[in-house]
Amino acid sequence: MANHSASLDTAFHALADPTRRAVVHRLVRGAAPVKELAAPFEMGLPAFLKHLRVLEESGLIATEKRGRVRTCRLQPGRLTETERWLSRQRALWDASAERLAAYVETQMEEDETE
Amino acid sequence: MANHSASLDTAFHALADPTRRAVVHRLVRGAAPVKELAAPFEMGLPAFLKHLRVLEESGLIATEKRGRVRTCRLQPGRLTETERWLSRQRALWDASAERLAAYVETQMEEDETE
DNA sequence: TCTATGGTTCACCGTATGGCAAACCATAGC
DNA sequence: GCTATGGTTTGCCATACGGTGAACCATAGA
Repeated sequence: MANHSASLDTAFHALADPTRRAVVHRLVRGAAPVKELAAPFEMGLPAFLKHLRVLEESGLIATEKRGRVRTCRLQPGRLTETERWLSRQRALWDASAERLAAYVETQMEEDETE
Repeated sequence: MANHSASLDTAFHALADPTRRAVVHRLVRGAAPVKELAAPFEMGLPAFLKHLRVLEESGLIATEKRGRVRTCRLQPGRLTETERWLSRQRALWDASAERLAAYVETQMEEDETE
């Protein structure tokens, strides 16, 4: 399992901030320019641009500048990559829990035959 | 959508570190004492304990001390909570992509009738 | 060409993070 | 009781993070 993965590092880090999660949540509905994305937040543009940079460097979003407006769009690959790591852990957990349940059952049967 | 969620903040933050992800990955196979968890890593115990603290405060793991050994076990709830946020985003993305596809198709039909 | 708009850069600040070494505490086992 | 073991606390350090204000750049539109 690739626990030591730079892309997971940056993706999880990017998602650890409510502002950035909100941006992702907005972008799943489609691309948007920086100003529109920044509108709902109290902070200044420089701070907001830093968040966008973090998202872009994590590969969660891609941006393109046409004229003077920069358009941001979601890059769903990274989202599914992190989702897959999580679901894999849960799958392992479930398998392990099943093993545990099976073991407990075995023990109970042995108790019966005592 | 709860983008502004302290538990998502701390969970994602906790998972943004390869050491902590490795600990989670180990704990899906079952509970383990601190020393065993720390063994694979180069860092000293104090540093490692900080990681455990982050994991515990995020709710991803729970720990209990019996005698002089502290046992750590996974708390799968938080894992599924973060997984659910991600899958929700992807679901919205898919829906939006489908809408886009439907729209494109509509446009093509309109082109045909021109 | 002038102006407003949308972004960008820069310098700075306080706090959080991730690591260390060293000293310390508490219990298991002889 | 002594010692080894497993864990904890404390103080320190360098770097990263999230924000600010001010100055700046480049293009769209009158």
